[in-house]
Amino acid sequence: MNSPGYSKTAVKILEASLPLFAARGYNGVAMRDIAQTVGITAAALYNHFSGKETLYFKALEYAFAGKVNTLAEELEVARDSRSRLRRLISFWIEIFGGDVILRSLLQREMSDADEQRLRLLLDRVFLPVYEESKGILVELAHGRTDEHLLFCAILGLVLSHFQLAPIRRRLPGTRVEHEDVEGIADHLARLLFDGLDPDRSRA
Amino acid sequence: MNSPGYSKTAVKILEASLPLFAARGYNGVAMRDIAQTVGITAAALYNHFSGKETLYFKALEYAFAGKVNTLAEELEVARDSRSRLRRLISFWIEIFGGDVILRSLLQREMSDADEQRLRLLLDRVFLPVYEESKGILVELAHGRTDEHLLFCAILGLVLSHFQLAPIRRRLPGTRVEHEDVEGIADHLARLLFDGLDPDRSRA
DNA sequence: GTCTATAGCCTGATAGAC
DNA sequence: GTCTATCAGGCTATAGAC
Repeated sequence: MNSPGYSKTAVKILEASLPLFAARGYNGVAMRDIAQTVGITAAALYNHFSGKETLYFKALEYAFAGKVNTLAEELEVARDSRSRLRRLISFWIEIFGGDVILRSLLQREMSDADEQRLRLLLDRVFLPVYEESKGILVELAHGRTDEHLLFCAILGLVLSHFQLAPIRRRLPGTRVEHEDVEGIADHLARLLFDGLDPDRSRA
Repeated sequence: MNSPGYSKTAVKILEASLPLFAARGYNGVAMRDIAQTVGITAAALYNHFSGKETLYFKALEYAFAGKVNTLAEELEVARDSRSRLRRLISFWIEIFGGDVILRSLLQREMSDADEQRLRLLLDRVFLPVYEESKGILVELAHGRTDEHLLFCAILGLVLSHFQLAPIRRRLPGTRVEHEDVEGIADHLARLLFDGLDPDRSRA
């Protein structure tokens, strides 16, 4: 399912193209660049993919394949709603926090995706996770907000933490702990669950 | 201060280039495209800007100039910490929520900015706002988290709400209210201030 | 399946007339 | 300050030999 009938060279092409597209974007990468990374000429790429746009789409598909299989198991382990929230946050961090390439690709697609590529991201990642986490979201929303907005808020908090990194690291008060994914998961879970109201007792 | 000695044509060039750069990115826009929008030829652009990279930088500078002047007054009006949080969220929404161009430019810079352009964004926007809102952030953090992370979380929640819009609108449970900026500000303020803990009384 | 060669186009930038 | 004309280089993609 992951690589449906790709030849060895085709896989090498996909894997070579992904870091390039992630770092410099679609327009910033030439077919020559990809070919050079693989160790062939640009013309040879066309034996495996019909053109640049197809190659980009297949690379995106390849990158986002099979990233969502772990959520159900992760959520089963958690007992109370607080730790279920914490698991959901950890899940997003595992997908997008650790993988610079996946995160950059998503970020670029948020600006440039056409309908077809949006569908890909939705079907492969966001809709499955939405369905699997909906129960927890409803439980956490608890009638005060809706699960749709909460889903986006949680995802947004995780994504923006890494996305804002170039700015964050140049702001006063940076600490080494802010780069630790476990610490960030704790921070976000605490922030969302306990809130900021100072009239409440500290956890 | 806003346009330091730019000629009328130079301003027209800057203003014509911004929507293009925002929509298609640096590599996606040709000097000819900008010239055509202004109504001149590409060669004439070089009488006003020394090259494409300079034009892009000046356009960025022009777009982000004088966006941060309103914060101090806005925060003075608010009395309690809850409404100060709400004001801070509204401030970010005013800057980035209403202006697709500014938001797209920022989003692209988060992926592609070099050191010089990051400094521009920091000096013009993020450092001033950080300094002006630091007091409130410390008050809101209340010893449970640090103001640095809280600053990023609030900014990230606002940015990601708009940034994730193409995905959000294709997820189940979308409502028209989710496009209303006041409603979003309320939602985010409530989420951050009250938290998700179901054991607490509803506001 | 890979190569070399090249077509056909678009790109940023410059020269020089007006 | 704007124009026309043009250059030199990079781009995707194809043709055809091996």
